[in-house]
Amino acid sequence: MTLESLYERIRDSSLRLTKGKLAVLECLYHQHASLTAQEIFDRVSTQSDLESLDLVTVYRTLEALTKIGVVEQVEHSVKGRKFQIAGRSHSHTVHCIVCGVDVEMKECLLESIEQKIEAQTGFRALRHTVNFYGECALCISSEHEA
Amino acid sequence: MTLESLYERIRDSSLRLTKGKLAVLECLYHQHASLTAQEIFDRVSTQSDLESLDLVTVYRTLEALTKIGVVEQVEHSVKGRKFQIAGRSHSHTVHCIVCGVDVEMKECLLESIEQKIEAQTGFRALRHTVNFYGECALCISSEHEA
DNA sequence: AATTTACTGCAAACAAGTTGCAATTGCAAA
DNA sequence: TTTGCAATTGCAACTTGTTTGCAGTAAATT
Repeated sequence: MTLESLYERIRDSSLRLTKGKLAVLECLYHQHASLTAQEIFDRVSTQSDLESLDLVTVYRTLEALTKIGVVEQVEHSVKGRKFQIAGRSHSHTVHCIVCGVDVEMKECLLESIEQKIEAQTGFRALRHTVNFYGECALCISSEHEA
Repeated sequence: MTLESLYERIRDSSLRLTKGKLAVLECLYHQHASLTAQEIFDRVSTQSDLESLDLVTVYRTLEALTKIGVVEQVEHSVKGRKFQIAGRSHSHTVHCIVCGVDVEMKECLLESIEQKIEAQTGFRALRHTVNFYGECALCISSEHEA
């Protein structure tokens, strides 16, 4: 999926391809993990040539892009609502409740489960957000030291 | 797991078995689904003989009970943070983004996945919160009508 | 270039959850 | 059973994340 193809989809909608949208979209595109609105705001504010972009505008942009399916939202159990480019193959992270690290898994492990759910419930177009958390290997070993 | 055994665990901790804790605990115990702090507050306010209990107290009670492992928290992608008695066998719900219904699955489908994650990452004591959402059978069929 | 309509920043409102503090109350030891 | 202390409570104020109203600005379409 190219950045250009995303611009295309915006032009095809009733939305306008403004500097703000370009900055947010580019930020998300080059970031492979998901980001909070605040994180996007921070990155755009410092790294972009754009002089300034209100946090409110970031929220409204993300909402608009979500509505046309270019962006999707996931809930992180600790960091709250996060945003990412929609439809990219995704994996999941495991969060350490001791040190706070997020460890990425190689692949999404839930697709087979979604198929089960569709079969059992008649739901369609299933999506999911998952949070795994526990104690990471490092924290476990340093517990033994102490 | 009896309500009495939960009282026991509170007495064994440094916590006190106050009217507030009793009301919150009883509310969660008899409710098999998870509840938001506000929902617990509402139920306790109307259904309990307790004259009043501040919402802040509900939050603090839930925090304390979570700390000793009697209560656990899950994130609902739409309804936010929810609380439930910890350690009960749990299942998951699927949320319809059209009509808002939550359909309960018969069992938790993620235990095998947690084992995979532990093997791959060295994490221990894994827990998870999951949100599945899509369009329920009813909403799909009414779309065809319209 | 003119027109239309989306977009923007700003200030203010809002909701969920947290904190400080003084008053209260379990509960355990005397 | 009374006493003392730490846990608990209610209240008000605060923080953080997010939304809304509004008036001015700027894309896209003609």
